[in-house]
Amino acid sequence: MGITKTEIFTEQQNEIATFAKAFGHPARVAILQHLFKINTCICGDLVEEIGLAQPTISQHLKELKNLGLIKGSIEGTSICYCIDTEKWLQMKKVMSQFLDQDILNETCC
Amino acid sequence: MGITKTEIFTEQQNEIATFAKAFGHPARVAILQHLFKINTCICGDLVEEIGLAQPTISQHLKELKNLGLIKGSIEGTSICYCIDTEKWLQMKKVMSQFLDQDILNETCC
DNA sequence: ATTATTCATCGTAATATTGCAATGAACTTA
DNA sequence: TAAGTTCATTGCAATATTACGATGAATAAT
Repeated sequence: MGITKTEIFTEQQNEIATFAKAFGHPARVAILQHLFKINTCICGDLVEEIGLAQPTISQHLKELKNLGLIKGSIEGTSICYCIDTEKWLQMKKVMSQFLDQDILNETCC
Repeated sequence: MGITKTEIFTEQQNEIATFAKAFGHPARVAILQHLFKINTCICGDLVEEIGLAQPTISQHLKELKNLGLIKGSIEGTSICYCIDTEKWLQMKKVMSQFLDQDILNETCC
């Protein structure tokens, strides 16, 4: 039904999925990569840099901001976005727990 | 339009997004975690273990299989799934490149 | 052969996501 | 004040995703 049954999963599983979903669109990957590269914040160049319409970029930024991965501060008429370092590290910890699971070599297939 | 403009992104960005999308649903996270835990394959216990209908689990398995993260081999009347170790390591490398970006402390906000 | 088991596939309904044009809010500059 | 800049929000159309009942295919057991 297009709706995810979050209530049947653990908090950890839902958290992993939520972070992963944020990275599940190349535009958001590109935004984050650009924020890392330019580092000292940026503003509307993302629209030019990425090539999607301004409302679309704004929407992706909103999702990342809601998750807490980026912060934005008003800078006159423009807005200055940057990675939220603390949250990023917290996210990495959560994702690592999932990605770094031990692989035993007794696979069957 | 519900459709992602993959053509305007780099191959790497699309690859990251594709892997991340696979982890963007708690059911698929749970499936992978269970496959790691049980290790030597499993079959239909996933349905019982997770609590979604059999066609739903089957659909999630298909997505993971299409991505190559899991393999399945017929075992009589049941099917034996397991992590594709090589692909999993390859995925980890791709995701690490993205997640382990250097954080400079000259953030603006 | 018939029945049971296990899993995939099909079809469908409900909801979510992606994308953009139009518009609005807030500030800057002329 | 008026016009320009920058970004958010609204509203909408198109497509994607999630979930499941019904059904089908393949093998196993009786």
